[in-house]
Amino acid sequence: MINNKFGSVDHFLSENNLPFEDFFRFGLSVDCVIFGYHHGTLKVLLIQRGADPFKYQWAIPGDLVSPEEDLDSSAERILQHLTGLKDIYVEQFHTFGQRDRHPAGRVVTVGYFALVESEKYQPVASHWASDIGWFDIRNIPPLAFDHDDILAKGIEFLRKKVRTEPVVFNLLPPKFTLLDIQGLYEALLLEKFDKPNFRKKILSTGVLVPLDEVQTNVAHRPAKLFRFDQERYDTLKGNTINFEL
Amino acid sequence: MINNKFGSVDHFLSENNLPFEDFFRFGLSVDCVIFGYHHGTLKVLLIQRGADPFKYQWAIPGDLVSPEEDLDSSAERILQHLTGLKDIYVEQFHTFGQRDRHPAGRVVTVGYFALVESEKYQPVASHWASDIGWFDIRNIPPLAFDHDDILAKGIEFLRKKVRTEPVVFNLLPPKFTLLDIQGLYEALLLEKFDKPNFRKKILSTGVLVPLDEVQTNVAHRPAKLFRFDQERYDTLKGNTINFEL
DNA sequence: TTTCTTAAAGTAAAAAGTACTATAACCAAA
DNA sequence: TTTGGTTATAGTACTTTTTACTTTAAGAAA
Repeated sequence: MINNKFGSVDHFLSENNLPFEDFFRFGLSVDCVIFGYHHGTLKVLLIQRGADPFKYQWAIPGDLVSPEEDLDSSAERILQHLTGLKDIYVEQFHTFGQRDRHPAGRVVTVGYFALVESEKYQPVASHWASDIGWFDIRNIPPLAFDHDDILAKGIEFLRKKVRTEPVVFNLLPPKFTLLDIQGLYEALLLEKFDKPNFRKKILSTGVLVPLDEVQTNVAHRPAKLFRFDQERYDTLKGNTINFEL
Repeated sequence: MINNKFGSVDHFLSENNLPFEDFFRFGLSVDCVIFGYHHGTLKVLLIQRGADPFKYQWAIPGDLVSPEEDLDSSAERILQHLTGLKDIYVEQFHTFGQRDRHPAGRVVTVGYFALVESEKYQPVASHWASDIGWFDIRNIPPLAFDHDDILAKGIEFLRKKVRTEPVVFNLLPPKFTLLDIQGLYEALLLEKFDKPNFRKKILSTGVLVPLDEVQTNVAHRPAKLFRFDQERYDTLKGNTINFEL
């Protein structure tokens, strides 16, 4: 136990001879793995770095956390700044703190993932990134820093998440067909499903409501449109719905 | 983009007028939610603080991360120091970064959880904590800082984890009965299971091997002992075993 | 030997999952 | 207007899994 200008903080590191101030020299950043779904492929939003280190290399968008902001607020700020969208689905998934992960010093980064309805948003390069774009998750270029690890963990996390919670609907427009959902599941889990059985399963969860609308401008029988019923899900939550396929 | 003694780091906070150094004044800590299973109840290891703030209040054991160590190493160090045990099951689950969570300044904490075979270990109070002990998860005292949140999230995480991965065996001795596992599941998930069906389900996962041994010193027919087969699990991993009950 | 507790196997009905087939709706080109 | 191609959607037969029980028997202790 040490008492000084930082107040008193437990730690049993007092044994080693680092000055106490050195324990308060961490940099903290937030990186956001942003997912979007486009015509049957699941994509991630990446930026191309405009300066060293890793100049011109692709990276997961992120920023330093300000000493004055909460961690979650920081993630929201980055997303807002990057996409201009509000009320995006965001969730923290893992923190990366390898000693040597950042050449500029000791920077620990907290990984968040976000799900955006990509129709709503076309990315534009801005002053802090030379380029920006969507990449198919099956074809990602080498990334800066330890961002390969971060991305891999983010995808892994989403794949697990999808089994127990209805998060996929955040990637779709408010009205969608059953085949849209199936395509999204197939793009994410990289496997094919039987159509009749898929629709039975997904309808049996009871959280989809059919609308009195069908597709338009299609060269075949138009599919019925559905929407996700959040309230229905909240009431059913107790009896663990299984979204596993 | 800013270049200075910290090297160059992306950030679009340059708009506000905080000196850049202020972005490198975070403290980082690790808190470990340590689970143990004792005679039908699931317990958590807590320490009683020996000094202000929150003097004499119970808390989740943790420590500041040294500038020279990796995040994961820090968690291992704390566990080693606290329990004297090596090769404990440890995993990161969430990072807590509310601006005002620590009165001593801006300290962000990374939550880890650990599973220990509690037979092996009886806690002893040491110089840095006035007391230490196991608490039933159904009866936890008010905790220091935001540790109530951390504990709640840790328990939640374990409950989810248990559905898809065979982590419970880390809480049991190497040889155990089927009823031991059932008791553990019941203590964790707070529900009762039908015995014959439970054993069918747990055996159907194929990762338990029966031993040629039975219980001793029991006042009834002794149960057969089993062990968890890690290798078998690794080979079956591909075909997602379901540990859901 | 009897009694008590618990392990462990069995069983029958219901539910869920799987792999299909069949039908009907719709568009577009002939 | 007809016809062919495509896709939504319903249905069906079969297998497997789950669920809620009952039964049997193995040990320990009185």
